[in-house]
Amino acid sequence: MDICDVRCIDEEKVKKTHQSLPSDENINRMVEIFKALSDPTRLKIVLSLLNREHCVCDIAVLCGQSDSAVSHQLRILRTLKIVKNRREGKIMYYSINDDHVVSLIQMSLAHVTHG
Amino acid sequence: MDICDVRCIDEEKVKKTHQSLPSDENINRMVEIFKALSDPTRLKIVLSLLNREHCVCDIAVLCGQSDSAVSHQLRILRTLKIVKNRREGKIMYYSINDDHVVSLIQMSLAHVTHG
DNA sequence: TTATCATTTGAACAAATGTTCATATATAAA
DNA sequence: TTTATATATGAACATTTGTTCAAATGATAA
Repeated sequence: MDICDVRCIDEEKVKKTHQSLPSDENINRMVEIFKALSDPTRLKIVLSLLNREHCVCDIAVLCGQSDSAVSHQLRILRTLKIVKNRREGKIMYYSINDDHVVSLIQMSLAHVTHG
Repeated sequence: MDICDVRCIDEEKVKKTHQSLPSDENINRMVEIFKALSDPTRLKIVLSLLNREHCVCDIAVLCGQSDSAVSHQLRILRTLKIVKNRREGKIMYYSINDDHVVSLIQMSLAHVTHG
């Protein structure tokens, strides 16, 4: 951080806070997780997979979206390793691949439901 | 949910999952929280305010953004009751207003840093 | 009052995003 | 092989989003 030629009200506080900040790399990783959950369709997909695996067209029914739209979103979630898939014949089953995301969701759910 | 005239591979599983889903209203509330944290500038703002309050221009320095850009983002965070502000003369100090968001962030931070 | 500082706001623009549609795989059954 | 089913993919489109810039507040000091 370069605060030399920049207006800065409380330089000491800024320095301390700056030291406490995660690296940009880690901030970006956090952003990716939050971004993944910040779309209604994707969040509903993850919520749907919280307890059990589902195939793509059942997820589409649960989300009220087309198979194609869901498939696009599943690819995003797959890329982020939030979900994984296994094939059984013609059917592709998706399930949660990241326990931590489950915790995040349960915490935010608790927040909006009671408190 | 209307699954009458829709293809549905495993109707029983879909029904169970459907019952376990939060209401659309609560899903949207969760989305709003995640969306708020899914932008690098906003996340950095919230991270900067995790331990202490800061004024707008110090937050701008910490985020490497213009005062104006930060002010716009602060308004979004304020509307969502994630941050609050207090005036001291010409200076406006912002701080965290939602303990639960702190928990969410700490959890995601733990996830990206170790494991 | 005037001048200056800290912040806010509105409009405009560029960039990112999600869905749709059409098409392409992949697998199974006929 | 041909046909049908389940899913995936690419391009296009509309919408949303974040930043910039200029101008407007609100507050203090001269």
